[in-house]
Amino acid sequence: MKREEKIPARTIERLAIYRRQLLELKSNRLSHIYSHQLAELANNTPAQVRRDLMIIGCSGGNPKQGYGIDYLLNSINSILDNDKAGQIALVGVGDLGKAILSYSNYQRSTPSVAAAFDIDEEKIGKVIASCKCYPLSEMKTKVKELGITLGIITVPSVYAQKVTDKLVSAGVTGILNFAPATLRVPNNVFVERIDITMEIEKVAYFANEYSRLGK
Amino acid sequence: MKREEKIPARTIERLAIYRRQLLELKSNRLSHIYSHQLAELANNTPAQVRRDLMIIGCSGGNPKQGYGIDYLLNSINSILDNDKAGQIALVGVGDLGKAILSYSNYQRSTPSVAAAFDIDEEKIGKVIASCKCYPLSEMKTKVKELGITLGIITVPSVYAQKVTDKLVSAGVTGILNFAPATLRVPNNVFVERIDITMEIEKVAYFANEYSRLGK
DNA sequence: TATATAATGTAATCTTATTCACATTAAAGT
DNA sequence: ACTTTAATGTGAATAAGATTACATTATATA
Repeated sequence: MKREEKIPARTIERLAIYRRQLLELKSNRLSHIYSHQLAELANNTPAQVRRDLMIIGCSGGNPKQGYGIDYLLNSINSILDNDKAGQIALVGVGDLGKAILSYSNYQRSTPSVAAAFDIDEEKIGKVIASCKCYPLSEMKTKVKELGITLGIITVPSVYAQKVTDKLVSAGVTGILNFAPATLRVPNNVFVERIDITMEIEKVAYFANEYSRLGK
Repeated sequence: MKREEKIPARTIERLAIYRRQLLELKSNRLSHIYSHQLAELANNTPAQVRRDLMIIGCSGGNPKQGYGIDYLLNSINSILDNDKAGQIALVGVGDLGKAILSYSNYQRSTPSVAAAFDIDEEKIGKVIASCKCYPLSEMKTKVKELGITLGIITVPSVYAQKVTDKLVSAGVTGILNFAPATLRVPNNVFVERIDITMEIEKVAYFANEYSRLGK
């Protein structure tokens, strides 16, 4: 693939969303789409869609039919699905962990969760959404064995750093962290944090703001 | 409260994070903190912390002791905890719903989830994390009765719009949506979307990018 | 009381992200 | 073949967000 110019984070996020929408359209046998339609589906503007496509070097649209859906999918895949993307390890098989297992492994999505880990004896050996649960002690070997490069942390905050260290020393280079904790990692490791409590507080704030000032 | 200048979204997010850290510090009997320490805890920079505090009109710091923790907490509370913040309705008591119930209702947090809703007969009447589950048909009455103004959607995407419409017509003005779907709402309603699949794809992309280019 | 020190508070700058605006263009209709 | 039409593709303008840089300042120490 072309050596791109460094794609903005926001664009990457939107590409993932466009892709899902496009796959759905494709399964409905549609072949073309306009920027304003995709914008509608992704809840943004036509100009934003066109700019994102421009950024990834996608200029196969035409004024009378829009963009070919297959063409867009190929372009987006070539950006998002990097060659040697590894599998995912999920640590912490509580309610949240189970939710992620059962809905990341049923959606069409590379990468997928290849192994789950927990300390609870009860859970070890169980299979949830076709993903087996191992004890933490086996992390290093399983990560190697299954070609895992990413981790999802769904353990209570107190354990989050310990789990992070284990993942990193096993060779993981990307982490999605659901624990409300700031993780220390070497700076070749990418961490994304999802803080649900914070999101709730944010919604509370802006819901109020909207009704005060009418958006 | 002071009529603020309109606070940037990113600042609101960080305030929620600062607050959690500060509460923890307070519970450890600390009384003061420097911007660089808070930055460390929140994984950002001292300048960012000071700017955020400036934005909310917080200038009670002093060069020799930093900021009083109680003072910061009061200031942040006065921004985030708006007077008449309502309670939350959670719709969809699957794994994800249960996860949110049990960890949003054990953390100290206004607002909290006051009612859960589901279509599954099995679940109706059950109490999860001290929150009772009702049928969708009772949404309107419960929302009024319990002073609910916010909704969390954890149903499969196909039902997300239907649930949204019900919430909105019951009077909800802020929604946190976990379904990978774009919701249509009147424009006095604030919607925040958390798209876990997208986040995974993002981590995959940037983990790769980091190891290619060393951050 | 004066001095040294290390943080604060903020204006100015730089960077990233979004929107505007319009010349260009591909097909459908005349 | 020509005209019309409604999107595309993109430079330029604007807005939003983060960082820099430094004058100011509260206390500890001499």
